[in-house]
Amino acid sequence: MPKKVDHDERRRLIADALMRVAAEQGLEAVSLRHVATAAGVSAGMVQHYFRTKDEMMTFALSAVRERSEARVRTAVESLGADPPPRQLLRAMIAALLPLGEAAREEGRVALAFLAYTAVRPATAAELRPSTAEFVHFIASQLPSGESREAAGLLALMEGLGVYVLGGQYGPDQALEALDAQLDLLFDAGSAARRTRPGWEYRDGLAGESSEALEEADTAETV
Amino acid sequence: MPKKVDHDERRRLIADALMRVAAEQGLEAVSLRHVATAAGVSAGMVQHYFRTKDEMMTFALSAVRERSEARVRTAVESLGADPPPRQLLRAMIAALLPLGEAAREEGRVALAFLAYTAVRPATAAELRPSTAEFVHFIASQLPSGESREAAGLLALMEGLGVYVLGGQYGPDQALEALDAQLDLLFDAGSAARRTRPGWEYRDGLAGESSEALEEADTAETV
DNA sequence: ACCTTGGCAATGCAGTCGTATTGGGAAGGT
DNA sequence: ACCTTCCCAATACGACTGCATTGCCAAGGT
Repeated sequence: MPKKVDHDERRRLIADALMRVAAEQGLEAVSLRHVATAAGVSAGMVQHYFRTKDEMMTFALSAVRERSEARVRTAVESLGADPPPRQLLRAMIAALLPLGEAAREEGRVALAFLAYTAVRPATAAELRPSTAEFVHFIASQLPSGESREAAGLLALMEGLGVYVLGGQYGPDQALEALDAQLDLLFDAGSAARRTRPGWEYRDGLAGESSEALEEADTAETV
Repeated sequence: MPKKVDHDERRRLIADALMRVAAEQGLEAVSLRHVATAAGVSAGMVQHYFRTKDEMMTFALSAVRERSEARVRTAVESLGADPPPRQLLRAMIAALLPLGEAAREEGRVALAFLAYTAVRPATAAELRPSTAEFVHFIASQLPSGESREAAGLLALMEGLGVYVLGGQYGPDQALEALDAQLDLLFDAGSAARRTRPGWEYRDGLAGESSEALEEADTAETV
């Protein structure tokens, strides 16, 4: 064997560059040569590690998903053992929202891939089971245990992410909407708390945890 | 004046073809020549009505938005005067979900444009005020009147649309999640209804209105 | 010392892209 | 009848695309 090069490390390096290009200019701007220059390597090297562009795209797609999972995992681990369901869900969902700048970039890439897979049903089918698992898990954490509510919460997260990326919602608005939803799901019986005049929700967790998330995000970038 | 040709009609014809191409193969496959052949015209004619590709894209984007608004408008008009808020919101949101095949195609295009505008902040900024208006309107229809809940409902709709397009949720599941959310927003005080043992939600509106929407959708296609 | 093998750069190729340019034909105004 | 003005098709151009091919270099195995 001649040289020793970590194959997967190179592929991740290239996928990183791809995500940078996609985050700035969209997936349409992703070409072998663009990615190569963004990665600081030659176009031939990209071809060496990905025999076809499609192979590169598929790898990058899975890389995006792995990043999201890692993001959730670290968010959950920072909660300690056996966190209350509401805090757990909030942390997981907030970790998936594009709140910081780094998460925003990843979100743009994820959104691009969302449209990408929408016209490639075969690729989209692979992501399906993990969504179903997630819905099931969310349902297990809800007081009602209903998967309809879990599916709704997950959809709300996705929509918040989309709107934050589009600039329609600010990060704080997204967190407020999330907390309002968790209020509905966890305190539906006692409506008094939400309707008590003069009560302001933002005195609660929303503000401070927004900043905390921002910190975590930038820390990750460094 | 030589010939008489309805300028805007031609542009809509071309935009229609563009949407067909984008729905089947994504926005990346949208080129002047592809759109031209899909529209059954020459590439030169496309250039005649859109001096640049960007102009064509911008026009198509606004055409997509107009279709969505029209979809909502007809759905609302079919409700008669002064409908109950819950029915009104349900009809509007259901009209925006990609439940039928035609709406699905339009949804794919809308999703593609979502990713498209995500890397073109200037274009995205134009869509912002209408979203804010929509949130405000939704809030006015909610019992709580809270815009946080309205923003959440709108985000839930967007997320449901994305997941239906991706095949993660079926149309019926999306409607169930929507109705569950409306339950939360409109009946939060009386949790008894949702927790009464043996009660099955699907006996309600969800099933039959799914079919009704499908009919309306195919009817529009014809 | 030779030779195989993997890492990598460079080049070539056929095709497509967006756009500019050209030109002909058809329809009115004068 | 001429001429202007618009509709539209065709073509040319340079840039770029994904991919295949080629060749050099370095690092082990034998």
